[in-house]
Amino acid sequence: MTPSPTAKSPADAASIFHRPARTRRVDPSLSLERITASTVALLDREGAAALTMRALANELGAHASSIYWYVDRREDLVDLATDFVFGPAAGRTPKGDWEHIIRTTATEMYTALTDHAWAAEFAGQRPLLGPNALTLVSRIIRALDSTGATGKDQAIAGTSISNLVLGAATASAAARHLRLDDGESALTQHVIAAVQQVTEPANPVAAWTAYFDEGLDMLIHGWRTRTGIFT
Amino acid sequence: MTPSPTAKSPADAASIFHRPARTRRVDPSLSLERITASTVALLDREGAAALTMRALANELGAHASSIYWYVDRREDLVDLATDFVFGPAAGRTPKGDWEHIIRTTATEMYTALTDHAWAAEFAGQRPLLGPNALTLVSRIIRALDSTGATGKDQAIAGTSISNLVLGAATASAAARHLRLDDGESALTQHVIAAVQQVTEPANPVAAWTAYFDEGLDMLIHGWRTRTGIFT
DNA sequence: ACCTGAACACCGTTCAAGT
DNA sequence: ACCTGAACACCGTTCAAGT
Repeated sequence: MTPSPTAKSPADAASIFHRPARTRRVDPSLSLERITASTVALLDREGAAALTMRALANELGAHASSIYWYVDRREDLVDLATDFVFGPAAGRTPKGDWEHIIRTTATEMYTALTDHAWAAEFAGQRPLLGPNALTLVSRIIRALDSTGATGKDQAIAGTSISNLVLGAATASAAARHLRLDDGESALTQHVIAAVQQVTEPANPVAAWTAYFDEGLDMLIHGWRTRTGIFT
Repeated sequence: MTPSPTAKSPADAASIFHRPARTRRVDPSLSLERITASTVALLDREGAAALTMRALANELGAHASSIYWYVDRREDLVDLATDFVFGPAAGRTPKGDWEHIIRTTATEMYTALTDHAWAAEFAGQRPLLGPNALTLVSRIIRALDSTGATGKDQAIAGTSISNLVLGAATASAAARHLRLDDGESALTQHVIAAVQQVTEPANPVAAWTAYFDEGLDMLIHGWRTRTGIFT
């Protein structure tokens, strides 16, 4: 295991986005792009637990060991697939005032993570550090910067918004995992009773989704109060 | 198959004094409590990936298959261990006004999840629905209820606070996973540069932790504005 | 350069059998 | 009731060998 010549610390090799790309040949049957697309397809179709090297190889019409010519480990596949789902949002460029840009971008991130629940499932194991994720995060930071807030206040808002997105998506993914979105199940009823939220809403998963916007709202309002920015 | 020294001949069964003792074990060597404690110890010591049935069995001085008499599957161990770390917080009863109760409880949940990073790692796969977790969540809901806010506003605040806790803990766990807390690594530097946060803070992981309180602050301020509650 | 096939050292889980 | 031991059907990853 020889570290790349540019690696300054052992941590550098831990992310595929920071390892040098391999040189390509003319007619390889596999490619990082094909592998990424198949990984996403497999995850979307069968969920996080179904991502095995052998299942992916089968999807690609290749042998499991062939995949290792393109990636170093299974985790790389997760990183590639996760960043892939942020692609469409990263490709768009929202116009408007800073608040609109923040709302739009945060919501797009949240939507990507809930449309592909496996991505939220992996979020505790793999940070969202792919190029598309970084594009979205820095878009939010730039919007915050345009308000004239201090660097510290920008950092506070940026991390809090990012944490809210991640937490909402994570909770939604976990709930789906237990089929908590089945409002009729005894487990769901038990949870509802336990938190004494019997009347409203009837379905906690629906609530988590519905209330993401409201949570973002509260966060932005609180930040305005804190910074005194009411543009 | 060597006969043990206590092996009985057929004649022994003729006398009650020589029949084997009652089958119910007075002192079973395993128990859910022991299994839970060992699971937590193993996870704390070696991390989420180290939790295998065989490793746990080794920790317990038993065979892996024995664990299945107490739990149905490996996921049950994760659920038990995760709820266990909420035990101390659930055992305490914070006194004070609603805001203090909410701050204390949310912070205790966040601390439990970051002190045991594996718990945050699993949060996307297993919802936090153990008795201790539900105790803490309903404590927050009750505090919100005491403000006289509508059921909907309570639900919004409750889910948003819970989402912030979960997201902050998840981001922290994922960052640790990539050793992003090594502020010197090129990966960390690259991320900092990418989000154009070069000056402050120097270390994003430290920031996530430090800014949890501030995020909670913003959320509560925003909720006050929304509901008009300024008690 | 790319890909295969076999092999290694693991997994979670089941189940007949023992006590 | 509780625990063992062996077995099954998998895993991720490595590596010599092929093209």
